Amino acid sequence: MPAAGLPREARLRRAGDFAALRQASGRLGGRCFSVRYRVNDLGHPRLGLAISKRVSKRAVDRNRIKRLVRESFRRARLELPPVDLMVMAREQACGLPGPELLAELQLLWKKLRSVKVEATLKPDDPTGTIVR
RNA sequence: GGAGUCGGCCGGACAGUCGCGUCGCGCGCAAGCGCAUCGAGGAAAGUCCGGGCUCCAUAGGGCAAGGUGCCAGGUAACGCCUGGGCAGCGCGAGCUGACGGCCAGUGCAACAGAGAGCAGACCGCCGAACGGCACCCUCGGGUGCGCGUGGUAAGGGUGAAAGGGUGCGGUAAGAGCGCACCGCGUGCGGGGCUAACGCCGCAUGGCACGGUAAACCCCACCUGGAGCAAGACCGAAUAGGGGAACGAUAACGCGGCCCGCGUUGUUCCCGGGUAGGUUGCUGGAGCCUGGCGGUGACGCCAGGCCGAGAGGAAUGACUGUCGCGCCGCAAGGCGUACAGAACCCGGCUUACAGGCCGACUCCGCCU
RNA sequence: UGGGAGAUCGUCUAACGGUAGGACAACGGACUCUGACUCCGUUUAUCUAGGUUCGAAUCCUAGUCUCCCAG
Repeated sequence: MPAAGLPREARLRRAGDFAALRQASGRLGGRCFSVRYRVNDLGHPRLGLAISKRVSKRAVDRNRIKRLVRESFRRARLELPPVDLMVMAREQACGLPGPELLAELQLLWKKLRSVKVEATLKPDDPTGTIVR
């Protein structure tokens, strides 16, 4: 059984990576989250989180959201295209129970996959890589 | 049985699957893999105080600025804690209190009120003293009026606050004017942890010394500044700096020209330092148990233990069983607080479902 | 994470410890055939809870919220 682990390489860890995502990337929106994505050349997806204090003032709530997103990403990781992701939470995500948030994330991963398929068909798409 | 006060403690438990971080061991050139270990709190929070630690500054002392403020003790230190005093609240157990000094100085008190600071007389009360008017008379004076100069602060009234209280005497009316008691001030002695205090005793003073210092201020004591994004080490790419050697006597600029000076070349060396990395980073004023000293905070001694260390930031997700609370006849359903470490400690403050233990107080009933 | 400021009508702002004032806005009225302008009037506030004081927007303490700085 292939372990759906979440090693450190699957995380965004540089300020530069986040800045690049802010500069040139595609975006997707949900009710509680918005995602920015950008193709990388590592062969696997990487996750970054941005949960601001606007979402909730309490650190407990913010940590809970982060952990839920990580858990969902961990499970979906092997089926995702090789992109850098930044998941940002909205204020509405604060009060919702865990299963609902997980369901919405599932939906987002699904969308991401289909968008990525389109992008591979058109290499000149602006959401594509400009690494080189 | 009911109501309440104080102190201390817990704040879900167990099992399974997947996942994450740290430490250790083994394998591997390495990337990594495998096995094991540990992995949020009583407030981790607010950042309101106090320390450790690090860097910078610094002879000593004073000033300024800020803080603290009954007394004694505890402590590394504190604005914290303990004990005591005083004041207020409560039937009580107890609780609360920035609680030094307005006889060093300066200021403030709107409105009301006669008067608000070494006070004052509006309504009153009085008619003793001086004057006035009226009457009587034995011509010395007497009586009356309350008109003027006055006396007074009992009573009324204003105000947050009006210069001891009650009673008796006293008086024209009154007043510590005198006296008794109470209160207050001062001094001495005793008590009290050499204290705060004013508990006791004695002597003495007729008696304010009004309020406000979380008003300026005075007195006593304390404080150098920044903060782990402190600080230390390693250190690319690119750009730039310093030095040496070589080469050229070349080109350009300064200069009328030569010498000279500056820039341009190659090689080598050097330090500063950005991204980034490593470290600081968790064994400590530590925890548990027992003994001893102390009213207590706390201290001393002995034995045992190691209990998070991330870095775009781990401690999560799902499932089952059992607790606990609420709803329901039942099956069952719903809920299970406040809240998440970021250098580390000591406090304070604030948030918190529910529950446990101990000590004590008041009321009712029974024996 | 650390450091530092502030909070007054719906909005922008004043106020030695002594009745919280002004402008804009809102509402009502007057003027007008109607509207605008103008004039008159009315309503509305000291972030919260304690304390000091006779008296607190002001002084003190605690809390809540907002903003700024340090990468």
